[in-house]
Amino acid sequence: MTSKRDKKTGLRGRAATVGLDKAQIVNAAIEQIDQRGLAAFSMRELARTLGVSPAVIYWHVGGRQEDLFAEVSAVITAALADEFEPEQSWQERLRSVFRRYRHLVHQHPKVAPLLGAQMKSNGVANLVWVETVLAALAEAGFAGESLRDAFNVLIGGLSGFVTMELAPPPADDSSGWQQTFAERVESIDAESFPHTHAVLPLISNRIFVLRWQNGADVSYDSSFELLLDIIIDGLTLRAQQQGVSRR
Amino acid sequence: MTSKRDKKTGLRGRAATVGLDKAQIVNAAIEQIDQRGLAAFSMRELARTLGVSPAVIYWHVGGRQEDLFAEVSAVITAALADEFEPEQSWQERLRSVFRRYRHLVHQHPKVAPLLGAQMKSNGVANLVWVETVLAALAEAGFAGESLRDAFNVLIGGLSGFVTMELAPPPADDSSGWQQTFAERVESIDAESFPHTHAVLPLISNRIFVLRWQNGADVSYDSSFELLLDIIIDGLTLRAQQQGVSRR
DNA sequence: ACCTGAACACCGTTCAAGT
DNA sequence: ACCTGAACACCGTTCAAGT
Repeated sequence: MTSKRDKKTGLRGRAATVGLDKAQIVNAAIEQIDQRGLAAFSMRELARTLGVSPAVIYWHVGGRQEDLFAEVSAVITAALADEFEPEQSWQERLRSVFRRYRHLVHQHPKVAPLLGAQMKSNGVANLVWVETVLAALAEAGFAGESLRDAFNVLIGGLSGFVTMELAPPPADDSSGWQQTFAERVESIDAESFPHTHAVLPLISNRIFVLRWQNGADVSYDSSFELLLDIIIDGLTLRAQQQGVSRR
Repeated sequence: MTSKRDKKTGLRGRAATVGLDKAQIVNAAIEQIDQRGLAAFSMRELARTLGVSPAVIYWHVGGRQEDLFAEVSAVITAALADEFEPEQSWQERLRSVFRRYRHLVHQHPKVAPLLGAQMKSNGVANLVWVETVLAALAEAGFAGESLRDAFNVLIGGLSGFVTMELAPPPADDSSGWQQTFAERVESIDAESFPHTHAVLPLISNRIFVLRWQNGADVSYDSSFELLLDIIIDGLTLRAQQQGVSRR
């Protein structure tokens, strides 16, 4: 039965009945990370769910796990290349593109560490994205070293925020870290840490260091919007100063 | 010979001659990460360099690798608890504490992903740090939800920046990714990406997405300082507005 | 209390061989 | 061209047993 020829490909045997390609592998990998998290991801497990020998992943995708992760990042950030309405000001275009970035990562929160904490993934070089940001900044009047700094402020500050926001909790919390930590936060000493204690009900599990759930469970929308406002306003101010100080 | 009693501890046998404790294990782990990187870190390798059975690490440090990583993070960020000169304004105190944070992480750049992309590590809860930031923001006039957002803007934006800055390059770059990527950046098409191409010499390897080395090799000092300026200025402005709009 | 040794259930990656 | 199966050299974690 495996010796019959496949009508589409003309191949014989197992090779014909599998017909896997890179896109399917990458999509299956995303699904697996979405479900079990990055720490639990495994090449062998992926091969198992695809019903295939582990070696085929290496054949299709390249020699290392990092290659697969780079593909995963590329697929998830691909929509950053979508068009913008051209009548928007440079400020509005920047706002849109970084809101869009955050939205995309939020659809796959467990992939966030790949984008934020691995160079081969965050440098997967969505050139359209880079061009969009650089064009907006050039229009604002940035050039030379100040353009470089402005770009890094945007990516470092805003993508960095999203990375922190979605930092994953312990993989298998059988030891009850979340519960233990929650209790520890609730019982912070009023005399040693008066300001912290005073605002405990408002900040508990809702600020970055004293929390046991991440941005997938607790909203950081208003904090992100504030950072976005502050950065865009700050760049607007400095773009003007810069325009004045040059010739 | 192993049956002689140890004079200090009174223990007999191997137990007496080893005398390991948690601090030594954590320090050895930091050293190992500093040298080989986080991706190459291994509990068994750590046990090997300590000349000890793998099980002793679990005995001293807790049941999981994440527990050890949390200890590593705690040791590295411990100096955030150092005192400040009290005559500084809230702005200067915030500047100092985040410059200090960045400085500490830069001394162990390969540990950065632990602080930025793992909740159990970044939430190791240096309470003195949190208190310092909250006290400064309270003095500025922030309260309630705006206090929460201001705190998250600072940690998310600035610690997030440091995480992105120090995102590690591929572990074992035997396939020459760095070289390949560098060439790809150099040959970016002028017609498709005019703004990017125009500033290539200034941005190549020096902005976040189009780079093949991280902040341990290439300085992002001026970009970080700009972000710090923008955030502090933005918070100063909003603290005033907030003071006006309430009662 | 502190440590060893062995065991269990996995990994990532490579490679010859098959169709 | 695409896939299998087996092999190599590792892992993290647990547990009974030793001193």
